[in-house]
Amino acid sequence: MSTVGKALSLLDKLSQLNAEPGLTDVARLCDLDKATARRLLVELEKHGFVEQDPVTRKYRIGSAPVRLARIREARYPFLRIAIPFVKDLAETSEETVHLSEFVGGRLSTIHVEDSPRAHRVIVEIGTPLPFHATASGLAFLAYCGKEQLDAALSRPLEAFTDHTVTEVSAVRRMLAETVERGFSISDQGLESGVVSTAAPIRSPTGLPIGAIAIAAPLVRANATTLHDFGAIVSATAKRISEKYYGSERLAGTRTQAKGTG
Amino acid sequence: MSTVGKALSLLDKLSQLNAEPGLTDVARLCDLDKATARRLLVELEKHGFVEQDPVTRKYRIGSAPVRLARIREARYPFLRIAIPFVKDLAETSEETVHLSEFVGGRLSTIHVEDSPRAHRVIVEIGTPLPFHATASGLAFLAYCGKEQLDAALSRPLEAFTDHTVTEVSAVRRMLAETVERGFSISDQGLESGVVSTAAPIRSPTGLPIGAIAIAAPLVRANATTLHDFGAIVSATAKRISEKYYGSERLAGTRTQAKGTG
DNA sequence: CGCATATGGTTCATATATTGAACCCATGCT
DNA sequence: AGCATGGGTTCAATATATGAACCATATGCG
Repeated sequence: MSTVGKALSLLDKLSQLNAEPGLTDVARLCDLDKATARRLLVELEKHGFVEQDPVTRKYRIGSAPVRLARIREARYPFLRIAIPFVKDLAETSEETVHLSEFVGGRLSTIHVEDSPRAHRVIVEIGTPLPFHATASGLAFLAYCGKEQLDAALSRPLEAFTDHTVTEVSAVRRMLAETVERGFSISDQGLESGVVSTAAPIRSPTGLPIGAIAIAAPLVRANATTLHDFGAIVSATAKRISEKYYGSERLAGTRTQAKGTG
Repeated sequence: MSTVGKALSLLDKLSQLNAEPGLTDVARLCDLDKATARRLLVELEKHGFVEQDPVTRKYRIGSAPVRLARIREARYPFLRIAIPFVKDLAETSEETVHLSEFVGGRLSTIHVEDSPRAHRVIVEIGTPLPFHATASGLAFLAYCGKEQLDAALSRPLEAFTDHTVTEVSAVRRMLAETVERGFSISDQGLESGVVSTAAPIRSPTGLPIGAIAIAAPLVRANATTLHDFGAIVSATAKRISEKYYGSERLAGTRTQAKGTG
């Protein structure tokens, strides 16, 4: 793998941790030599992509991505456009709603609106969503290109619960159903006691760029409500896509506007 | 320079452009061979850090930083904490207020709240702030370590306007004044007709991590208002710092909480 | 139309940056 | 003291990155 690939994977790994790792941890997790890990970390730190805690010497994500993200969002305001819809959906469904985006070959949660109820599903920002075991993943796969699909189904499908569907043929059947219905269903595929419905957010080319999902505790998810959820999640996904791609893009010919500080 | 350094610099360059560059542009801007630029771009794209427009073949910042930024902000919510203060300041001052962060050796604008007035200063997110020519930069330099200071003053100081102070000794005097006052002033250092005051946002170690600044049109900035602005910007900076560093940090020992999709 | 120019993209021998085993140095534990 | 663990460094060996030259396509122009 190229060196920058290693560096970016390191960053990715770092983002998936819920505790700050030390040098040795990083090296182990990324399967790198300590010296290599260090050089990458130092280089990433130089540019603000990682930060080393001066006292604990642990490493964490730096603030450079925040800067880049703001620029990206200023030009391609996916979150800004999508979040109001996610909020609406959370209010009307009274369940946890989350938004994911396909980035670097994986589907990751980028926003969550919690259910107002006490008994609710918790999703954390940054959570990677396995394709075969989540409604979001299925919604994505159902509409993505052959290449992505094969990549997702070629490696062994992990069983996260007793209900996880791990047979490729069964997953393919679920994808066909998803296309038919317009939304996907995951019955406790990732977490026991949690049922979700999701729909893909698609670009004008038809290819999905992410998904929006409603996750409800099993006890509140009978067939009727599930299909109601499916219908609104699918409608919402469509509206997000329309607004995002319909919105006038500032890109290209913008006039220079310098400020001062 | 290391390969990852080049890749990250490329990303940085990309973030500073206001139009999407093609392969040749990227190579030229980053002073790289076309082949090298391409390999870096491909690698960055693989990980979602850049995106290539499928029709124009131009390159732009991808969505990976958005994901990382969300994670970073969930743990170290600098923007979430600071933005309300910035808004307040913009309302009370009735001038444009902007927030910058020191990242990768540069001070960059990460948030802006516009003045409600018709005649106002425009600052764009992502704008890099030259240290010697902006109030934010001076505020930062006045409190940063010797190393950073020397780095900033060692290279030739560009004159952006007729008023830009480009003599190192004069800049040092301004820094001394800044420390004395508790806030910095830039009189048309970057843009003619614009005067700014700024104060550093400092970590508990005393070192600045960024700055907050008020930028006003010259006509509205007499000595009195300027000093009033300086006082409130300095007080605000202090409060942001207290809230940011005082706020309980979730980092370290968080319990795993998986969701579903 | 045909030529010239520009841009996106690729190849492969060469040069250079990356690698990792072994190392040092603290700190903390027994 | 002795040992273990973790952060960080060194330098010869080697894998990786580089760039001049290349191809292909597209756009402009007389």
